[in-house]
Amino acid sequence: MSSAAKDAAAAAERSPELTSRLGYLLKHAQLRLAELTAAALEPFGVNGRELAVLMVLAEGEPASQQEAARRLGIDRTSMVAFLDALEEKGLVERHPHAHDRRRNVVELTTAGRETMRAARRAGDEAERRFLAPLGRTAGAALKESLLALIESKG
Amino acid sequence: MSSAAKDAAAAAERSPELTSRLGYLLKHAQLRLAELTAAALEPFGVNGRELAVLMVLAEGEPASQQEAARRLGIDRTSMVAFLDALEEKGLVERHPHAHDRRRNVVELTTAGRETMRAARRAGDEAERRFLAPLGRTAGAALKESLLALIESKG
DNA sequence: GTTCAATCATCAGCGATACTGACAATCAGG
DNA sequence: CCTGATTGTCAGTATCGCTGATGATTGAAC
Repeated sequence: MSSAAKDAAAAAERSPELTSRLGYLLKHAQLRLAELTAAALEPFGVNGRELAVLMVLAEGEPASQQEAARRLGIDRTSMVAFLDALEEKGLVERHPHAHDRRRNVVELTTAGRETMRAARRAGDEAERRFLAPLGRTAGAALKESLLALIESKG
Repeated sequence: MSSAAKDAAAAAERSPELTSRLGYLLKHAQLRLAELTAAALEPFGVNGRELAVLMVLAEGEPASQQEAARRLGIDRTSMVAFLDALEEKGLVERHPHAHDRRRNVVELTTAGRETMRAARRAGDEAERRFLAPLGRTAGAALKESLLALIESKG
């Protein structure tokens, strides 16, 4: 992991042509943030993806696995593995749906709710630290711009 | 591929908690750009990574594969596969180093130079289209912010 | 000169990510 | 009932980028 130091040390010799390309910038910004986030979440025993699952589950009524996957923007088959892991950690529970036995209703356990809240605080803090060099305004502008890009057109 | 339409259709139902997190924004911005870039480069028979390799090689002849990898910020072992593919397409050539037979000097062929120029124009155009919704100023600000984030601290 | 650590390119293998396709169970409509 | 769609699951696949080992070569110490 901690390739942050190595990356930074090597970054000096990177081709400037390259570092001006948006693809490179997005990729490496994501990598750096992922490193920070991973370190911040490590004490809570969940990774960034699992935290996202917990957040989605906490957000509305208990949902089927498929609906949760839709809200997360991931595949239904990927959700299976996430829930397997989270269930094994005692953070979520699968219950059969009352009126549709095909479905699993997925709920956070008490431990799941607590872990979610704590991990989320840590994740937000990591994001804040990551954005700190930009200052408040530029940081917010960055997020707005990214959101606009994602939601534009089709 | 072309999951762009599907993504956009599904994006409406995404959790707002989620879409406000920087990790999500960076990841999906990168995905969308990658799709556009892949489509733009497809006529030239190279993908985004191969174009990046070509650009680094064009920038100055690296004295070894390892040096090229360093300038690209990738692993030396990954460079082997990239050069295998590019060599097979006739875009680069490996020559033994004059004074150190451990090294390969990697050169662009004429076809490689032409492909690089054309693919690069197409890639830049894709980036421009991707950034278009933001307008000139915000687009430039986005890139500056990302660069600042990547280069900050260690 | 010989020996030895370091460097280079290469290859096999692994781990993470995220998909497709197939499957059985279940539901809803006619 | 039948049929077609939906749900959760699993196996298989593809991509990406790494680690570790190997063999060739180099440079330097002795």
